[in-house]
Amino acid sequence: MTRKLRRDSETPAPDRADGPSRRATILDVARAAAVSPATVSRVLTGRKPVSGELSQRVRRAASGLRYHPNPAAQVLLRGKHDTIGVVVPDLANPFFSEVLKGVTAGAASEDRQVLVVDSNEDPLEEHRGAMRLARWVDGLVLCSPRMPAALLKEVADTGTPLVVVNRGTRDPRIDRVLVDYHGGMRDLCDHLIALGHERVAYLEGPVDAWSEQQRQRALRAAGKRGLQVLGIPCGSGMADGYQATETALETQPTAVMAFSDYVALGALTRLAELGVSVPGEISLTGFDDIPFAALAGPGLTTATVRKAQIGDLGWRQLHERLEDHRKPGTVTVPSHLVVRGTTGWSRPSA
Amino acid sequence: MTRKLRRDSETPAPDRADGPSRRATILDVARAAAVSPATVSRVLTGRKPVSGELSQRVRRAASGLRYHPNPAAQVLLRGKHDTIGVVVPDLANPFFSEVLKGVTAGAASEDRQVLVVDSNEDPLEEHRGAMRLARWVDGLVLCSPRMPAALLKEVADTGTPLVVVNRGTRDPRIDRVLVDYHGGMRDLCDHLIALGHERVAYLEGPVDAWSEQQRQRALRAAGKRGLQVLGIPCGSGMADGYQATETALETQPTAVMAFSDYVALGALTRLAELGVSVPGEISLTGFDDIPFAALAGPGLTTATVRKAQIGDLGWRQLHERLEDHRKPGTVTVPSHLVVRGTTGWSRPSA
DNA sequence: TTGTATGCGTTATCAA
DNA sequence: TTGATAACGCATACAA
Repeated sequence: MTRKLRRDSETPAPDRADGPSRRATILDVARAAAVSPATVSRVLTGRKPVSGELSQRVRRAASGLRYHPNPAAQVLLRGKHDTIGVVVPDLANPFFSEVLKGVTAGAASEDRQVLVVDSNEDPLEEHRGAMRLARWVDGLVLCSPRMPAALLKEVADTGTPLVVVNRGTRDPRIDRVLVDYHGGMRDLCDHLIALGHERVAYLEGPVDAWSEQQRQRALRAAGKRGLQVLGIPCGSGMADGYQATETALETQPTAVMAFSDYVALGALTRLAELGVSVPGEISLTGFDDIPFAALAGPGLTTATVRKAQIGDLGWRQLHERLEDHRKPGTVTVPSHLVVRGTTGWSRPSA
Repeated sequence: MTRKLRRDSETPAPDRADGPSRRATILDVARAAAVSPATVSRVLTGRKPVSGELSQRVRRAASGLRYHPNPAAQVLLRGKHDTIGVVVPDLANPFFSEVLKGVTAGAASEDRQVLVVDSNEDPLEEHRGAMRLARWVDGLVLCSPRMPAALLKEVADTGTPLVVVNRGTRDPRIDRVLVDYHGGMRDLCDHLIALGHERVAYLEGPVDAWSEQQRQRALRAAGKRGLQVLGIPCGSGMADGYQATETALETQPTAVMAFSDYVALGALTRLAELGVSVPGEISLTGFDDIPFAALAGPGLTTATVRKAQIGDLGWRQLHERLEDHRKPGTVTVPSHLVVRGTTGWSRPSA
């Protein structure tokens, strides 16, 4: 026994008063235009030829019924989502929100949509979010993922094309967009060395972050050039920078280098509270050059990097991979030293 | 003549070498577990009773094949997307990225996903984005939408449940989350009045923004209390604040009030460049209390508002509406004066 | 408790 | 050029 289709119901309830009237389907349009659903589809997709006569009727009926195709049905049929996913550690961090802005701008320009997940700096949440998103999207951009390599592999194993931002990996299936943290940190260190600094405290970022490893690599290299660097466990938030600052001062440095501008701004707040003059007593550096770095009191010395470009490149790698089946590769974004007011000549207080 | 199903193909290509092996479907699992697809579905959804025996087999097969149900098929069948949409004017503006963070946090806590659109402050783009998203989501949160009422109505007409943040509307189908801009601006004005200010320039936000109208209402009221306010066309970006500042100074005010902190930080930059001392020669106020407001040089006097809470409330209204079919309503978020360093006694320079 | 069959809304294939 | 129909992958009503 065949169940009746709802639309074949004997009580059609024509134009029900105000109810949440069911969305029009292609069959409604077909009926209204007195053509077959296939013809409606052909008119609307515009791929196959249809006579002007019918085309008119269909268009009229479609707009009259406010018809728009059901994306879920299209996705099911075509296997394409027209959607990409982005996972970021913290949307409140201007670095990531600007990267995200870059991705969305690119995606929107090609009529793609963006699903976003904020992992709250939690590697497991990051992995869960990525795995869940993988079923909903054509491709995934993972920003500064902190998850272990094994979990990253698991994400890649879903078969969803993957772009990682600021994460090294040998997996040949994964595209990479990397910032030159090593070069940026080297320049910052040399800048401090030139100012006579010999002993600096470094507010460390998340240990799992690839970019953190790059920075530390540069710091070790600077050690050989005469800069003594003391690592202070910190984190990637403003609050982390705020809290780690006092510990950093206990090491009697003449300068504090922060993982990022976001962290540095937290540190700057604490330094002001403690009555430590910057750069009089202590110099301070950040990284990323977020828009507010320039405004902070003396203006933060940092390494600038084009954040929206990072997002745009992430989108482009994904797009080219999806459309042209290009092989994954790596693109590197440069960073440049920006000297502002938080760095000055070393004046050891001891 | 019936086309053969791909999975009934006579050349099954069992475990094809390395290719992008087709994702497992429920049928694959059913076959592997030697049960019917219905049973697989029952086990995985957990709604209907299944014997422990089969349940085991199914689970094993499913995880062995790394099976996850195809969301598109579920959406098509259930008519639910488990996804909501968020439209913001500018992701680079910390106010909006924090509101977005609030929404995503709420949505994630209930296993929903978030599609995000950045309209770049363009009302038409905003409308287009919302209309496109409407087909993909269960509900929509529009943050500070600037689109005309007619277009907003058009979005509501799609039938997609709608929450607007910081936008008034009489449409009874739309939920509202509103910040008390009027109260916040009143407090800021009174603060300036108490400091002896009589003539201030106001850097106006987007004319289409509801929140801008609320602010201007408060400014007019302050006019009756003796504060002369001169409107300076500006905008909602940092660059807008930067550029409008010089014009504002030409009106010889003793204080500048900005549409938002974001704008105020731009103004502060320009004031510093022009060598105008704050608050010595000019006092400055913002609105929102973004995290960087406290750090800017003297520390920005502003009205604070809980941004993540706004997002959370937006999510909750949507959620309750979707789950409990509650009627739309309005919730108002308070704002509180925060006096920092950018406001001081009026010292007319003229 | 389990299996069979059907439809969600769309597009592609085939026949006319 | 158009129309009928079969899939896409899943969850449910129904039969067993």
